Amino acid sequence: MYNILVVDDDKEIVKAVEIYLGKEGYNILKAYNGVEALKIVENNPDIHLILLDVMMPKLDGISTANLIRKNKAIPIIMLSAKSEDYDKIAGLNNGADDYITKPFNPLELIARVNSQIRRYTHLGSIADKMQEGDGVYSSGDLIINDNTKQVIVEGKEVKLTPTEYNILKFLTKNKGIVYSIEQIYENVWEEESYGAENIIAVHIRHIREKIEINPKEPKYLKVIWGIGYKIENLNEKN
Amino acid sequence: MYNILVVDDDKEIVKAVEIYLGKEGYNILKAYNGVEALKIVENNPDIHLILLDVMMPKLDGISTANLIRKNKAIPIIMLSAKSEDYDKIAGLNNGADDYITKPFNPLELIARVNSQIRRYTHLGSIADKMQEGDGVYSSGDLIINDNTKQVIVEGKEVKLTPTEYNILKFLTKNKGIVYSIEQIYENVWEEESYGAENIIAVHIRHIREKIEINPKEPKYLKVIWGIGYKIENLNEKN
DNA sequence: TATTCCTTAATAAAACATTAATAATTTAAA
DNA sequence: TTTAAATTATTAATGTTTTATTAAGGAATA
Repeated sequence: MYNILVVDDDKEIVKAVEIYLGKEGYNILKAYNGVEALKIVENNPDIHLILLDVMMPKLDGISTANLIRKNKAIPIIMLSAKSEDYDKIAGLNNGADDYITKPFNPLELIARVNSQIRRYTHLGSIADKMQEGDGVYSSGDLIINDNTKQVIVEGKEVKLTPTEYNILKFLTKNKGIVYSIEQIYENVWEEESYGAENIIAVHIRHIREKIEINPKEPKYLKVIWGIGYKIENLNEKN
Repeated sequence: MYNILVVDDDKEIVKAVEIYLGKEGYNILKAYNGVEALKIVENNPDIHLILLDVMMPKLDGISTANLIRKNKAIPIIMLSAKSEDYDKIAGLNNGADDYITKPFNPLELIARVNSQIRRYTHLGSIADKMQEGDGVYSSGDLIINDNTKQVIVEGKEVKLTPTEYNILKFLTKNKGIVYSIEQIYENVWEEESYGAENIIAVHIRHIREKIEINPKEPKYLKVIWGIGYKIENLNEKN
C-alpha cells in the first residue's frame, strides 16, 4: 500500500484526487497549504509521492517542493491551474518529477501517479542492470536495449512494432538532434524518400501513444515545427 | 488435500470453477469480493492457492492481491474478463503468479492450477538441487540440465527431440536476447541458413506444445514480431 | 522394419505497414 | 487580431508481411 500526500488549498480538488487515487488502491494524506505539507512530511517517514499545487497561500508549491527536496527524495508531481507552457513551468522547478495542468483528466492523473510510483519503487534496479553503451540507449527514463529489443519507459516495458522500434532507436541514439521526415525515412528504411510525410506521422503517433503518458504533450518525442522530430535529451541534468 | 480459494463476484463462475477443480480433488473455499477474500485468508492458515477475479466491487483483484501478498506467499492466479494483452495486465500486477483470461478453457484452468500447486509444493527442492552453471540453464521455472539432457518445466519433466532440445538450450542459455530465424538456424545446425523460416516455425511450435501451458500465449518462448524469438528472462525478479 | 524425428509444403491467422481523407495546430502575412 | 497557408496529427481502411498451424512424405535411428 502506497501513501500519497495531496496538497492543494482547494478542498474540492483534494477530495476529487482522493477519490480517484483511492480507487486505485492508494492511501491518501491531505494538506491544504505548504506549511501543513511540510509538517506531515516531517512526521510521516513513509510517504511515497506528493501531489503539490503551485499556487497556494503561505508557502507556494515550488518553494515547498524545494524545501522537501532538501531532506528527502520523494517524487513530486506539481499541479497548476494555468495551462501554461508545460516545459517552462517544469523547467523553473528543479524539485518536481512531473507536472499536471488543471483541469486534469483523471486517467492522466492516475497514469502519471502510477508512473512515478513505479519509477520510485522499481526503476533503480532496472536502470542499474542496463549500462549505456553495449547497444543500450536512453533519455531520462526511456531506455532502449537493442540486445533484448526491449523498450522501458518509467520502469514499464512497452511493446513496439519493428518500424516503430527502428524509428525510436534511431532518434534515441541521436537524442537531442532534430531530423527531418526525409532524414528519418532514409535512415530507417535505408532507401530514398518520396512522399514519406504521412507515413512517418502515423508511426510517430503510434510511438507516442505507447511511450508518452499524454501523447498531445509529449515529453520524449517532440516535434520541431517546420523542421522535424527529435528525442529530447533528458539525461545530463546539472 | 489442497485448499483453493476462488474469488469472483459472478457466482456462476465460482460454481463452475468449483466443479472443475473439485473433480481434480481440490477443496474449494469461496468468496464474492476482495474484502471477503481477505477475511477468509486471515482465518484460514492453510490455503494453497488463490484464484482472483480482477474486476470486483468494493476491492478489486489487483489491490486484494497486493494486500494478501504483504503477509503471505500464497500463489495467486488472476482471472480477467477482457482478453486484453496478457503481458500488459500481468505486468501491472507484481502480486500474481499467473493469469487466465475469461472465458477460460477448463483444461487450461486445471493445467495452470496444477502447475502452481506443483511449483509451490515441490519446486523449492528441485531448484535447490540444480545450480546455474555446470551446464544448467534456467528461466523462471524452466530448467535445462545439459548434463542429464533433462528439461523440467514447473516441476515436471518434459521430453524434447534432439533438435527441439538444441533450439531451447541455445535460447535459454542466452535468455532475454532476441535471435532471428537465421541466427537460430546457424547456431543450432552449424551451417548456412537458406529458406529456414518454416522449419524453425515448426520446431518452435512443437517446443511450445511441450513447455507451455497455452502455446498461443507463450510464457517462455516468445516471438518478437519481425525480429525473431527469445526465451523470456524470468529470473532476476526484484 | 518399425518408430521416431525432421523437413517440406500449403494454408490460415495474426501483426504490421501503408495509404488516403480529414482535422487540428502553428506560423506568418494581411 | 484575423485569416490563410503550411505543417503536423488523427483515424480508419486496405494491403502486405510475418508467423502459426496442420498434415504428409522422407530420413534417420533403434
